[in-house]
Amino acid sequence: MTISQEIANLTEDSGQDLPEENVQIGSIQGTVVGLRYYTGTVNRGEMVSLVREPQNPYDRNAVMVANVYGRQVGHIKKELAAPMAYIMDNNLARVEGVVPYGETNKFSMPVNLTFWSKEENRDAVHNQMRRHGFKLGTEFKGSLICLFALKNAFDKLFDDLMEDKTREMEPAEAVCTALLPHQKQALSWMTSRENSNDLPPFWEEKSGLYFNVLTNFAVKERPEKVLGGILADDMGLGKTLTTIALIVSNFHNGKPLPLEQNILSVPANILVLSFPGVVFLDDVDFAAALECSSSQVGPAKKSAKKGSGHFIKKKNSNTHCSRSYFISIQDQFEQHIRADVTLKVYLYYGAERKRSVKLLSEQDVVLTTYNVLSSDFGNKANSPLHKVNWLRVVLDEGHVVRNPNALQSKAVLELQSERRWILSGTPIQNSLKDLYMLMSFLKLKPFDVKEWWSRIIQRPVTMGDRVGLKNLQVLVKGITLRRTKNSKVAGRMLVQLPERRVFVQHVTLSEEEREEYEQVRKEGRKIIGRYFEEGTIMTNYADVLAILVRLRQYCCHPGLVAKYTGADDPGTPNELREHLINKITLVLNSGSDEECAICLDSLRQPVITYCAHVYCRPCICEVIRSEKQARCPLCRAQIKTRELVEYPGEEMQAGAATGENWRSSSKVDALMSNLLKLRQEDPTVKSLVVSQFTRFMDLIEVPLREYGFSFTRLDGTMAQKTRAKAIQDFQDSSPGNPTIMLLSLKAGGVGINLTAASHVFMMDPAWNPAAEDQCVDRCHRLGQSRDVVITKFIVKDSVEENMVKIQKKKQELVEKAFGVKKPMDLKQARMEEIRALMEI
DNA sequence: ACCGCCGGGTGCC
DNA sequence: ACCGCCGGGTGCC
Repeated sequence: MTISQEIANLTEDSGQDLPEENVQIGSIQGTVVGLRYYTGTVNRGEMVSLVREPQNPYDRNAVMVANVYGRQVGHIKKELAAPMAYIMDNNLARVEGVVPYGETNKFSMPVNLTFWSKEENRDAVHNQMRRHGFKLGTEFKGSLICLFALKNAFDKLFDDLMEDKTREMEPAEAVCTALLPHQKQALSWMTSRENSNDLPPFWEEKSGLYFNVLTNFAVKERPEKVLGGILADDMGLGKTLTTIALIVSNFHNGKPLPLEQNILSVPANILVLSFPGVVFLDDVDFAAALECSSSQVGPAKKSAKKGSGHFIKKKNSNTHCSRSYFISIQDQFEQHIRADVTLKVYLYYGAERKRSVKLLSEQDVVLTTYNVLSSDFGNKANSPLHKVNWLRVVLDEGHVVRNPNALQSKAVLELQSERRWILSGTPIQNSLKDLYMLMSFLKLKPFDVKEWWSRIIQRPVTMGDRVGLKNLQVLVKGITLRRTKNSKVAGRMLVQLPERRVFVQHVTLSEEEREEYEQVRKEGRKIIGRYFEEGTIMTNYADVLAILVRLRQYCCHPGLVAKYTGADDPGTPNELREHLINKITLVLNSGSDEECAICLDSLRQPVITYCAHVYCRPCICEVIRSEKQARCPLCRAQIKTRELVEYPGEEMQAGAATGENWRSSSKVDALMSNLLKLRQEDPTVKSLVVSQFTRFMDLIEVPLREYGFSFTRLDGTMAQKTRAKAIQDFQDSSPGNPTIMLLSLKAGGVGINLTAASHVFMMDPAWNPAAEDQCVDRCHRLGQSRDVVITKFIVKDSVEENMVKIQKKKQELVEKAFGVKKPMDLKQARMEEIRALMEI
């Protein structure tokens, strides 16, 4: 995701009041009057909210002032309220207040008002104020950080929130599955979140008062505890098991579920909300998540259920997916809880569900879906789930409720519960707004109210305010536990995966290949050397890339190399267009995973400029819009929006010679001898053969067929269905199924599971080492039972060796983190890379 | 509110 | 005095 998209997502909102997309257009000091008539108080520096009160019988312009807890403090003095009412009613601006001093005054107090709006409303707001004799000031402060650092920090927000959360807790005896260390840690943390008496984040006790350090709000009464939080572990770390362990280990009054049969005098029930839309059986990741890392899913569902027995037996065609989900959750309870323990589990689902508050209250665990909940909630009077005071509500796959305006979100927010949990593998999918919904659910005051969330967290963060970011970090840290498969516990991996060994196999070109290669290299060096001399390396970047691609292709197979279409001089506009399309196609198909020099992320909607540089369309359009005389960020040539040429899409390329005149290459030979040897040693071993060049994959198919290998293929051009079929075939270990998959480096999302493979052959080095790692992760992941062997073919004395050196350098750079790159630095880095590659 | 403002009482020095 | 001034009553919107 690009930064611009990230920011767009951060600021996007569905509602009318969009403080995040607004800028501060002015400020003024006003007066709050009528303090003595209201109970609401404020502290020095406390934020207040301003609420229009059009029905006020004394003044239809009335603007009420309320503190963070929503208690009325007073009114804005009427002279000022008059223009403010107009501005607020017409949505010309949002007005926010902070009381700078005078907080103990009896009758009135000052309030600093800031006006936030879209730039286009600036004049209207200023004029309206001026008409009433007020002049808005326009001096603002703020310590901002740059977008790169913001994005970086944002990306890291949920990284490894496990420090200080390494204390382990043994589950109750009722749990019969052994918990892994990281699951015991989660259990300990969750239990302490439920039982602790700590103040919620940002609250401090000061001389008998409770003080919110962000809003400066203080109360005598201890703020309500926030019991629960967000368990945001990666898929597959056993969130479900941990939650079941929590349910029985911290059952009631901080005591575990007793072993002996008993009737609980106090209903200690739990509502687990599930995500019904998941196509459970088809979603491998989800299945893996449910599997829990320590044990397998029982193959058959036991039909005799303990407890209430109110299970829906009727098959409902439309509910298959939810049912399989429930069955698996139910299985989990059965599987992880000792058979001699009685736990009443009720499935509140289906048309025949019993809408009895009494029945529900008597259960230990009630399972339902977001749909059922919101459909009950829609018929206001008849929502039994909303009439129960739950001990605990758990939102499974909690990130699915993130639009606070959706009915199901409202239904979730209205649930009464003592403790609240959100389970999610992706806590912030795209934006901070998602997090607002979660805060709302957790009742983490004052962030459960949109205004305070926006003012204190969302807007400051999106505007790059350091303090806002810090607050967000503290907030998330306080209530979230997240580990990834790569997290370490006391220096050991969280999840012990089989080993992963990397071998580099050096390939020596045949004399003939070497000769061809050297000739191309000499030519290339000459051209690039000239560009360096002329200082035009960047204006001819696409040509340079073309030369490099040709060299890399020679390393793989001479048949890959397309006819040279390099630096010919284009004449007519049509020829120029065609020329540019050739270039962008080349850049994108080069497998170099080109970054957009503006957002520094992978190219989205790639376009090429007349000066032959490729950017994301949104990024470069933004640049053109924001500058009068727009220039290319890489070469400073003048650019125009209408001169951007789009990438025409995957084009059928001239097929490589796969027919009669097929010939092998040193690299292909090396691969084949490996594959044959493997097959001889163990015919069940499966391999991934990875390349960045789909045409190389075409070429490799020939000897695979020749030697009678059964193989399948996965590349970016394949339709979703074909891909799924390819994966399924490959993963199936029955005889006759493919043992080799030809895989294009960037094919598919991260979710693809290819654990059937235990060998990976990287046919050509990638620019981006992370891409290689991700590719390997598709088989080296949960479910892999064998050690994974990775073989990287590198042609000796070639551009490939130089690429590996650059890879290493890049890796070091990444590890230093926060390597804030600017387009110009990037350019410099690119030039150095080219020098290194061509040995100039 | 130890203010401002209102409106009634009042009226040389 | 159709004023000024005094001092009591009063007080958000």
